[in-house]
Amino acid sequence: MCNEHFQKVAFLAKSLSDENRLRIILCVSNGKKSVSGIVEELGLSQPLVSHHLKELKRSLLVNIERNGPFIYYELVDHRILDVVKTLNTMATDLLNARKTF
Amino acid sequence: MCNEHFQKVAFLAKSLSDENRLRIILCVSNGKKSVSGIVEELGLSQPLVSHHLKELKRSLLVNIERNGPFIYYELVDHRILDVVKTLNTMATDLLNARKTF
DNA sequence: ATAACATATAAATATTCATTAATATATTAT
DNA sequence: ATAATATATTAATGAATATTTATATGTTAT
Repeated sequence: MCNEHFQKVAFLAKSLSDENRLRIILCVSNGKKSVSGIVEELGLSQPLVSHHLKELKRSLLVNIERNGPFIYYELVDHRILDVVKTLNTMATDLLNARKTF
Repeated sequence: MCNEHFQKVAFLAKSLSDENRLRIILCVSNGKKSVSGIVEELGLSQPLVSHHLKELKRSLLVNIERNGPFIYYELVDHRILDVVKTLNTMATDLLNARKTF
């Protein structure tokens, strides 16, 4: 793995390093969601959701589609869900192992 | 996935969100490495490596073992390498897809 | 054109984080 | 005990980031 790879992986990992962004990723993984839909579903402020969606767009993880006044976001690459799942089980295992010893 | 899960995943992902930390993770994935060994192998400053190792210890990703004046670090859970690999291929694919269209 | 609504952006703030330089702690050998 | 080496910690600094408040932009209907 060369420098370029490390940079790209770190950048993509940064997308997963915030709780609210994770929630948004999961939220847009079940088909297109409008911004207001995400706002309502997650109970976050609209500018905050917009900000995180911009970050996810920067990392190329979401697709954007306009329909009238609504803008729909959708998860592009569902492999990110496998990553989240693996990290989740890993975190649980690591914490359990620590408590055991 | 409940709140607790999001928090844990975000925390673990944060460990992967820095280039130098990724380099250190890869470095300690091939058996125990002393701090000075890592410093030499990666060309990073000693305090910087110590700091990142502390973070990796916080996230329970590394084991510590003392042997005389040396302290050895080793990757605990190699599933993290699968995650890095997936993120790497994903990043490459996403960038390629963007250039294509 | 105006009103109403959806989304984005800007400014401001607080917090986190990576890095460096300097110093402290701990271990080994003399 | 002292010197030398390995590692950790502290303080300082600058950059990045999450969040909020306020405002702007863009779209639709009247």
